[in-house]
Parts: sequence; structure tokens; C-alpha cells
Amino acid sequence: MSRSAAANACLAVLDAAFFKAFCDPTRLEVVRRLIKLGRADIGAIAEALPQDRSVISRHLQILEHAGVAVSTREGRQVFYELNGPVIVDRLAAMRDAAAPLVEICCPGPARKSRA
Amino acid sequence: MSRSAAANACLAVLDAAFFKAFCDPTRLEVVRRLIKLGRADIGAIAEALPQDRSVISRHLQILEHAGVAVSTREGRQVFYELNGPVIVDRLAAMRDAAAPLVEICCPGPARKSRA
DNA sequence: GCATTATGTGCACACGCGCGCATACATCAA
DNA sequence: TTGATGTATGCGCGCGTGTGCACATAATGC
Repeated sequence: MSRSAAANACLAVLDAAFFKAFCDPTRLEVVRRLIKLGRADIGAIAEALPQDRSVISRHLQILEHAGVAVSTREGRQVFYELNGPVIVDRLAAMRDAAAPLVEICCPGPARKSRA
Repeated sequence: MSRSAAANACLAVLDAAFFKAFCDPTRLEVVRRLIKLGRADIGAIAEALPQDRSVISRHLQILEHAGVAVSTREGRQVFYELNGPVIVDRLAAMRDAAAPLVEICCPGPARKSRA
């Protein structure tokens, strides 16, 4: 594989929306709560967080809109859950795209060979 | 591996600084330029970007501070380069931490049967 | 019907941050 | 030295957005 081909493959998987979902500290805490709790309603997610429930609700909407979380309504509560497969696939795709680029072209600062 | 153990492993690799490095659109463009150009000085990186050179310079500093880029001074120019190994390792660590959590506990909403 | 619980939303505020400009600093050439 | 080039930084502006409050909406229980 050529360097430009590897570079293009790497460019293709770079998604700003995915990163924006995790770049806010509070939103990352929400993600952490979802990891700990698994499937949970907004009240349970917001319980240990200092922000208002409405704020957590908005963050969850953002996460869902980014494709990293899904919601299911049950009666008057809304349960949220991380979309594990999607997250893993995204991470794997980025890693698989970046790996060959590092191998064949960008020895980088901490690389020894490359005579 | 238990669910909580997998969850803790997943929490450990969640790094806000890493995501913040890629969440800004302009900064992502800088990363794209670095992927295309490989090692390059600030002038070359900022050449095709609409923002001012000083802005690109600041973004590169942010990327370096986040550990995803490195700079080397040569005379009066500063060459930047993505820290490929670090990026790949981070992505791999996140994927490897999230994968078992998805497998053993969070089948998720739409489990697609794939390897 | 009314009350309670759970969540969504309009609104205004404040903080952060990306941005460009001007300028200072560093390096090289003549 | 002086001038030119490349980069960093101080400053202010403007927009995006996270935040909380109050209220609206929906669903359950009485």
C-alpha cells in the first residue's frame, strides 16, 4: 500500500462529530456513568453528577445524535445506553487506518529503523 | 473478566485531552494536513488553510501538548509531525478496553453478529 | 378529575475559545 | 550591523455552547 493511499484511508475515518461527543468534560462524565451503570434512566445517570438534570438530558441527546448512545422509552422514563458496537467499530477503524500509515511512512520521533 | 473490571479498564483509557485535540474542526484540518504532508513546517501546514499562521501555530502547540504531535526546531523553522505510535496505541487501548465490555455485558440495542 | 413523577424545552447568562491583528522574539543572509 | 524570514505571544473581539432556572409536556397513581 502506498503512503498516499494509507493517508487517504486515514482521512476517511476522521470524524469530528465522534470526537466532539467525548471532548466535553461533563459529557465524558456522562459516558463514564453509562459505562458504570450500563443501561439506566436519566435520573440515575444524573444522580451523582453536579449538573442539573436538564443538562444531563441534553448531553445524552448529543451523545445519541453522535451515534454513540441509544435511548429507549419505557413509560415516563427514558433509558440510555452506550452503543458499544458502534464505538468499538469506530475505534477499530481509526486504529486500522492509522497503523499502516505509521508503519510504512511516518517513522515518527520514537522510531529506530528506517535506515 | 467481570463486568465491573471491564468497566474500570474502559474508564482508565478515557482521556479528555486526547479527544479535545481532535474535536475542533480547524484542528482536525491541521491533523489532515499533517497526514498528507508528513513532517512539515508551520508555513507549509498553514499554506492551504484559511486561518492565520498564528492560529495554526497555536493549534499545533495544542496538538503537541496533547501528545499527538511533536515538534523539532531546525534553524528558524519548526517542523511538526504526528506522533503516530502514540495515536495508534491510544486508539488500540481504547478499543481493547471497550471490546470486552461490549462482549460480556452490553449487548446493546442492535447487536450485529460480526467477528 | 387532580397530584406526582420523569423528561424535554425556551430562555438568558456567563464562560471558554477560536480567530485575526499587531508586535516581539529568534535565526539566517548580506 | 541591518534587513528579511519564520515563529511565538499579548490583546481584544465575537461566536459557540455549557449551564441553570422556570415552565411545558407526558405518563402513572390516587
